[in-house]
Amino acid sequence: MSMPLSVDRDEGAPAAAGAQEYRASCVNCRLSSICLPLALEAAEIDALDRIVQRSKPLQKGQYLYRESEDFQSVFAVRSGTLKAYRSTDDGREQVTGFYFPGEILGMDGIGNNRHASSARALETAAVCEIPFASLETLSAKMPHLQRHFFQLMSREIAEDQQLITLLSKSSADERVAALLVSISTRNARRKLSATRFRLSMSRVDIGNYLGLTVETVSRVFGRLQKLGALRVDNKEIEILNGDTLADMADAH
Amino acid sequence: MSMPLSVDRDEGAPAAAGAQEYRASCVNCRLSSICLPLALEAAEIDALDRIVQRSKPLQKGQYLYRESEDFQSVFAVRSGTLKAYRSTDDGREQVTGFYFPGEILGMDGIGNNRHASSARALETAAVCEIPFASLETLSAKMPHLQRHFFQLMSREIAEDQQLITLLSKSSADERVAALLVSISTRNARRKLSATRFRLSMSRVDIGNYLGLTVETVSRVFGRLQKLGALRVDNKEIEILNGDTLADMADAH
DNA sequence: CGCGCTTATTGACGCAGGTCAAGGCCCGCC
DNA sequence: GGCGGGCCTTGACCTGCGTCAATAAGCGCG
Repeated sequence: MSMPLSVDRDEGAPAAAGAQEYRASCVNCRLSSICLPLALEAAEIDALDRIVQRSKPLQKGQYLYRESEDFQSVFAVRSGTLKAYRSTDDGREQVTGFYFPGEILGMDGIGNNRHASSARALETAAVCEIPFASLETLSAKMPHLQRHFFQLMSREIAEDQQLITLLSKSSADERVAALLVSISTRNARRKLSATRFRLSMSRVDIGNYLGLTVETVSRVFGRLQKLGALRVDNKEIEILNGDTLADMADAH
Repeated sequence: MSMPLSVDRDEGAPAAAGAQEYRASCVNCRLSSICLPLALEAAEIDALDRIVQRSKPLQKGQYLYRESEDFQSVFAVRSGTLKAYRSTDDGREQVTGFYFPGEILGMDGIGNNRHASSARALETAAVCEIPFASLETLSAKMPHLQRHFFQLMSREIAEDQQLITLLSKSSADERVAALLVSISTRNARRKLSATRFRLSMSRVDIGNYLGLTVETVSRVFGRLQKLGALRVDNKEIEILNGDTLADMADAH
């Protein structure tokens, strides 16, 4: 019997949203300050708004796009969480990222006009679809937007490099600590609690992302808890000692 | 006593280049078909040419840029090889990529206006410097260029994801095989031999890139040789059975 | 040509994390 | 509320690769 430590709710929707909430616009989206509109002026946001398509939410497990499908759009998360992953030739999967509200996914498909990974919802999730052709046209006209999109892609590269370093050089404990710190930081950015949250992904997904087995992830959670850095109750996480965790995360 | 299996030479320079060869232009660069000018029209290449800066070659070990320095430009390799790497807080390094002629590096610095990695020459190497501010301005005017640069960044993301998968899911043998296949493919793109080449990077760099120790890399080379897939003579590599190698590389 | 340094190979050994197996918990569904 | 299936945890064992160490091979330099 466990009290939830935190409650998940939709983000990015106007407070008074009803059944048609997904028709909302960037202008009154709570996430505009951390999402694509960041650094745009009112008139520019308007133009962006006109190309963004909102559709009804994805159910848990539903695909947003699949590897090697034609690439048409990138997507911004409005609520919920998604995972992106690629399948290796022998049928195994590698989770390449988790995406939270305000974050953009699908950019790996631009290079070859087909998606380099698949994306599916880890829980009910709403996304904004941004047709890439329109984004390109708009970018050519709006330097801020072009710049911002270059930056987003560049950051994705830098983040992937961090994951590469993690996978290549860190112990199981360090990897898990790093993921928790990352989630915590991203929560803070969205003005949510940095110390208490619910993991939307399974242990399998975590292990897959971090290059570990489920069993190891489970054991690490146990260890971190014994150290007093963490309180784990199934998917509910409470960070008790952020410093310890941060130290582990980037020792190496 | 070893006969070199292949000879390294400058690429990307006009055939009759002299001491001032680095003043050459994109127009008569041998690499234009695989480098930034790809997909540009003559007039556009001209415009690009005007913002590209060529300087004297880097010596082996010399830095092109350093992590956390101000970001100003991206770079195209004209000849030689470079490695990019980031240092972790505890002083260890992670090689994030090797860059061959015609390839672009430095894009990970765009996101935060400072380089996210360091880059240094593995041998004498010449690069073209492309000031990013100018590239942005030009991109807004030339849709082909904007598109191409988006694609280049996207491919860098996709390649990083491949490395992530490799590090997370593959054995030492598979990792080394994958690197050799990658180098072979990139050689072919540049119309060099896909089966015989000289590794410009040390075993340490290879191991670092692949998340392995030098000793393991050395042993893998031994194993692959015993399998008859490879002939290794120090840095000279001859691929004897590309299929075996390719199978290993993407089994998993 | 020989000296010293860096780089590569090879062997013996240990350990972090994978594998296999068993059991408990959570949650949706009838 | 009870049943079934997925998810999570825990334990015992095994193995691929890291670590340590010794030697050899390449290479710049005087």
